[in-house]
Amino acid sequence: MFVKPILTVDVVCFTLIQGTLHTLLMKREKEPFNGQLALLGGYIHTEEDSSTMDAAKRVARDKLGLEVTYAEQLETFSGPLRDPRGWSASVVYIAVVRPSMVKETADFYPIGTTWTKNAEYNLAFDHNEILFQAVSRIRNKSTYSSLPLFLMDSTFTLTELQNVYEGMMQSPIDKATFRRKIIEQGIVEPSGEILDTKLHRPAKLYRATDKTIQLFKSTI
Amino acid sequence: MFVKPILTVDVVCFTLIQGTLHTLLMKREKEPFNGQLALLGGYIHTEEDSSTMDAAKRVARDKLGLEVTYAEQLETFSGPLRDPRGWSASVVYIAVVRPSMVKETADFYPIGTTWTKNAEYNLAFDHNEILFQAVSRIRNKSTYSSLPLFLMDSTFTLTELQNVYEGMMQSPIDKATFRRKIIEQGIVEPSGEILDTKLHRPAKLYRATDKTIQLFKSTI
DNA sequence: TAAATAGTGTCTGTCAGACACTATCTT
DNA sequence: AAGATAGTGTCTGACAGACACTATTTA
Repeated sequence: MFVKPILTVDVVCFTLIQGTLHTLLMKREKEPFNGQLALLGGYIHTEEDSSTMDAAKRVARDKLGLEVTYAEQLETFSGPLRDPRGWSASVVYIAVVRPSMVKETADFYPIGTTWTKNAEYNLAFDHNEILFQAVSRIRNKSTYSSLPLFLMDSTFTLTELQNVYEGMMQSPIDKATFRRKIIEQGIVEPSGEILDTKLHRPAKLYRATDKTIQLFKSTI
Repeated sequence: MFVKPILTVDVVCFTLIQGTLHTLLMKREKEPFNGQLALLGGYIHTEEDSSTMDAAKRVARDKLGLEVTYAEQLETFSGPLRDPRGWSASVVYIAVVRPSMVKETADFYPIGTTWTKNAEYNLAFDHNEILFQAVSRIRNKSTYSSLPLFLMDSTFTLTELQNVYEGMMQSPIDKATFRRKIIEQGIVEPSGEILDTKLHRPAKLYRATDKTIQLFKSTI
């Protein structure tokens, strides 16, 4: 029989703060890389986790006290050198949490517009590379993917939704085009309510359709 | 400390036989699932593999005697039930081998046009699900992705290349559109040679460009 | 009416697919 | 010339982005 590699999960946890993409980083409190910033991570608990996705959500819940609203597998990173403790593999998940649920923003670090492979933060393990890939994936998602929906509260105006898309993609979107695409894709529907700011013309409120919620459920 | 999960790699190995997509399946010769068909798989060898990609290529080489020409990570499948031996995770790779290198076609099984989730072959473990995902991925790759190039010999005519694309995608492509797209994407270039069948107008031979070969190298 | 944001109608450049056309070879 | 495949020119419908327009509210 062979030496079993170490298997962990890491979570790249994104949210939007003041319209800017932020990611969660924790200062490590033990070796290796003690004191250095790192992604959220942990071991699989074989007695309680029914999948690596499950483990990732548990890790986020335990260390952060937050339910993630969406998670998807990014990729599995592996090799003999990435962890000094030995040959390891880490299944990495991209997760998003609603800005409105984040109470403590101290551990969220901004992802600049000019994000490059050259590490902005000097992260432990191979987490610079992982974060780079995660940001690329999230930015390159098709312009009108439903991912940004998981950053919204239960109802929202189309203008609010557009702002979130623009925050994620880091590029302005034409209002008319945005609305046409979002509506025709059927990922949102009017809730029937109206948001009246008493300042100008009130906006219709929308919510994610069942179709989109299914996508969410399937990631649980 | 926790019980370490089992970590394996599985390889979904595709090739084209008579214009039809085929995948490699092996009859298992030990428990669990003795005698049943399964994907190619194996354990990580921590002394010799420098990544799970490496392990996947080694597995293909050892069990098949074939160098794969391209491999990419599909996804990691995990859970307590998928392997009766215990909580396991498998990093799954999609690989392709050149048809011209396959001597023994007996272990390659056709992927029908009407491929659905309903298992055509009754595979061991969760390999039905894995194969389904792999076929979906390969079929849904953008129509003009460079993946089919890795099924070609070193030089080829554009008509041959188009046939391979059509075999993978299972749908006819317009000749003029195909040529324009392929050329403008810069993934192939004329080799300068000519293929003369002595039957009709000879065709120019092409080869993959450096750009594409880099993509291949980066997967090693 | 002015200010502000919500929401829409329409033009245009781009591009993939359709398809007919030309080109070059053998017999 | 006929037959066969290689390779190209051109039209068109769909559609994303640009942008100006209308709509609805408060003050």
